[in-house]
Amino acid sequence: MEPLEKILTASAELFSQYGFKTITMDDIARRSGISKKTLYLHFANKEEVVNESITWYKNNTTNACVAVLDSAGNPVEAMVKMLAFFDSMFKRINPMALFELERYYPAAYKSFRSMLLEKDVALMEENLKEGIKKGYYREEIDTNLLSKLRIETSIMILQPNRMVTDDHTITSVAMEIGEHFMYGIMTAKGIKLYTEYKAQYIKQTPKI
DNA sequence: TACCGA
DNA sequence: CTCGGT
Repeated sequence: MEPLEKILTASAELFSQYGFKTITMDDIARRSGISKKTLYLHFANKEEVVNESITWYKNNTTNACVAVLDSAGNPVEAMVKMLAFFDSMFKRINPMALFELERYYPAAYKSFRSMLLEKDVALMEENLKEGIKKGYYREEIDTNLLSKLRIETSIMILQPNRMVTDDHTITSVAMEIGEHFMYGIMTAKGIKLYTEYKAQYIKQTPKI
């Protein structure tokens, strides 16, 4: 494994688990199995490690998303799989990490949030159109508007808001909103499929 | 690994 | 003392 790759995997793992402030350059060097000298050969400072680590994480996530979408046999299955995918992703991220990223590395935080924006609206609209064509979603829905709504709400819950509280985590709020969205667009035929896939892909955690 | 400076 | 940086 190349040193750069080692650094990025190690730092993304450490940052997501322990946050950005508590992890030191010594920690990253040690976990990467390289010297600090080599570390500074690839990065000028810690901020650069944070930024590159976020970019690397973003690319990995996008690739994983595309793989998930490709593996779905129909639009409803794709939607349920994506919900399960983001649920497991956010469960692996320490909430403090997002907080520290926003406070100490605002540029990287904005870049992380924009990950959800770029082509995801387009992918979402594609899913909605396909779902209407196959009779799973109501044909009256405005696909252009609702694809944007779906992405905007995903971003909303990452910012301070009235929904994510002590007894409602990001993942539980994301799940509830995702379900609310689905029931707003599906036909009876779609709901039948949705219920089957949900039981299959999403582990139910007890509600608080 | 040792060390400096904030 | 800790931690980014040399």
